[in-house]
Amino acid sequence: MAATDSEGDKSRAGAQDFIRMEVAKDLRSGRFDQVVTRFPPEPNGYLHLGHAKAICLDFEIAAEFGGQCNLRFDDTNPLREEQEFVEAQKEDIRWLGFDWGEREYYASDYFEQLYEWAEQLIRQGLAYVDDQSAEEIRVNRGTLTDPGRESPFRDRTPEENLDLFRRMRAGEFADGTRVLRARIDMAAPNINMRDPVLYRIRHATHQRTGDRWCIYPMYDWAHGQSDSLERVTHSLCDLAYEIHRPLYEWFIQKLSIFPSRQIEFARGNITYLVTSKRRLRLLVERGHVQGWDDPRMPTLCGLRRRGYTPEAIRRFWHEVGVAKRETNIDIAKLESCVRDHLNRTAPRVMSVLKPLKVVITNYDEAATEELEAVNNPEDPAAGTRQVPFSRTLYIEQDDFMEDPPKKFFRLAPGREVRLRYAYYITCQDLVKDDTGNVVELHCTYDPQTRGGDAPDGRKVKATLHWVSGRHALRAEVRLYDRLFRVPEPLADADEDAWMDRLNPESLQVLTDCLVEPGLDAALPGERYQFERLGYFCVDPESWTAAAAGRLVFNRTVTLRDTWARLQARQSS
RNA sequence: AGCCCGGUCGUUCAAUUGGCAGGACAACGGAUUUUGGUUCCGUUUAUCAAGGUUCGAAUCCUUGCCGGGCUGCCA
Repeated sequence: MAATDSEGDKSRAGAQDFIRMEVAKDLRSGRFDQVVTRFPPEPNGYLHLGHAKAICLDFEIAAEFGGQCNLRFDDTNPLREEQEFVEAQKEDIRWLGFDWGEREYYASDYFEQLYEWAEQLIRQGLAYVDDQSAEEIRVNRGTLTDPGRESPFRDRTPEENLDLFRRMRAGEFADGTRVLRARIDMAAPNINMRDPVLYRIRHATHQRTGDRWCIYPMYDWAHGQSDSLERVTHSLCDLAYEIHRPLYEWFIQKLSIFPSRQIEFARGNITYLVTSKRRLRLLVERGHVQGWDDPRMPTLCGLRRRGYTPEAIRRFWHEVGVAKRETNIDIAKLESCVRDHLNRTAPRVMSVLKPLKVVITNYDEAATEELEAVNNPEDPAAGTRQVPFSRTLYIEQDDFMEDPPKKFFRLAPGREVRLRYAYYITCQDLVKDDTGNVVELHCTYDPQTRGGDAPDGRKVKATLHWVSGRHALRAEVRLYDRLFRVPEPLADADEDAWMDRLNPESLQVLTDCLVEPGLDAALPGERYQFERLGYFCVDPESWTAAAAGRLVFNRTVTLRDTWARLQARQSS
């Protein structure tokens, strides 16, 4: 039912996180005889990497214990939620590799049952209608150090409460004039227990129940009871809800309903990223990114467009694990996971991002030949392909230096290198423009080295990727980098400072790239390794007018680059 | 301030629940390599502090220190 990535991951063999241990213990002790989990998104935004952690946990734990995971939309606030988000979220969860079967539920499906339970609480003297204003309720709730004050309406009789509550439902009262509150303890040190609000009046049309209701349940009242109704055994959630657990359990006890167990875990923050719906929305609204699916966004749709694979994301969270302490995971871990998966699966092609013209002076002007290239050295089954070679080629500008420093192994005047799958070439001459930039190289090739090996056994220190000028396809390549300049954009500053820490170079668009001709059939979403450069994914805008009819590639992640690291070390 | 939660290599998760502190990522060195990729080998680095219990403590107890969360009719 659900995808798992445990195979091949020997690192965590035998290791158990605290949640799995608790689940196993509950099964052993007989507290539960099966495992049911749920993923409960509110349909008011796009799912991101942080949600992916919860999704993986909920679905994988259920699968591991032979149970099931429900998808339940927490649609209790008609003012913020929209049906379009439901569809987007379902698509993202499916893409991640999980299947909830027929178990697609909505908190709004339980509104009637919730209402009946509320009446039950009222009859038990455990809930009351409060006529105080929102402001009065806030003031009377007390503070972190001072107990709250009881509402003057707290001791209404069950009969009076029932009457008022029914009239609330019937629409007799205006928004904000009354609420239903649980009657617990206004002096409780846990503020959540100071008579929490259960229902508020909202004359608003709900995306699923229409105008049937004008009172809507609050999170605490709807969520736990929905868990219970679905006989969810383990309700996994963010640490933020830890302080709500006493209330979660209070409802279960007072209502004598199925005792779901809430277990909290720490969210996983990732360096150079922000994952909060509110902040992501700001990035979109203020135009710092081009939309929710901008490849720089940590949303699942953004990552998908960037070229991340579901396997890599699942593997990432699996390797990171889960605990109760707040974490800040190095984004290098995420990048390592995509590289690992793409290394095994992505076909290799040659692409020149910043072309430098190379003329092979001793190669026949009219000739073209086909050379055999390996599609994926990690996967022999991927086979080979033919790549055209001719007198005029292009190589990467970065692969030539007129005056190379010590450890630079690539092409330079007088030096011989190999063109991948082709020939050894030697740089004989160079042409500069008026401003002194090298714009063209004149090289000779050694016909004996066809395919890339010299019969005399001589070695070269570098192998360069290249394309044939006559055959190559023009393409646009979008180079993405980290969205923020600093590892912790939210660290110790005022509330809005994070936006000043955006990386101005997180997107670099290259429109004069050249790719080998075999890519003329590439489809949006396909992922390739551009040899020696990185992993790239075909963007949906490919071939469209917006892209001048060209292919568009998004860079998912660079290859590990020890040369770049060397350079960085030397310059610092 | 009151309440709750948490502190293990640079990062993250472990340690058969009281028995040799280990893995992954990162970093560094080396080998292999027609990708300065991959792969392989190796190296460096950690139990917040002080007491206590114990033959033995990352684990249990006490105190302290540090970090995070909580005062929506949001979820």
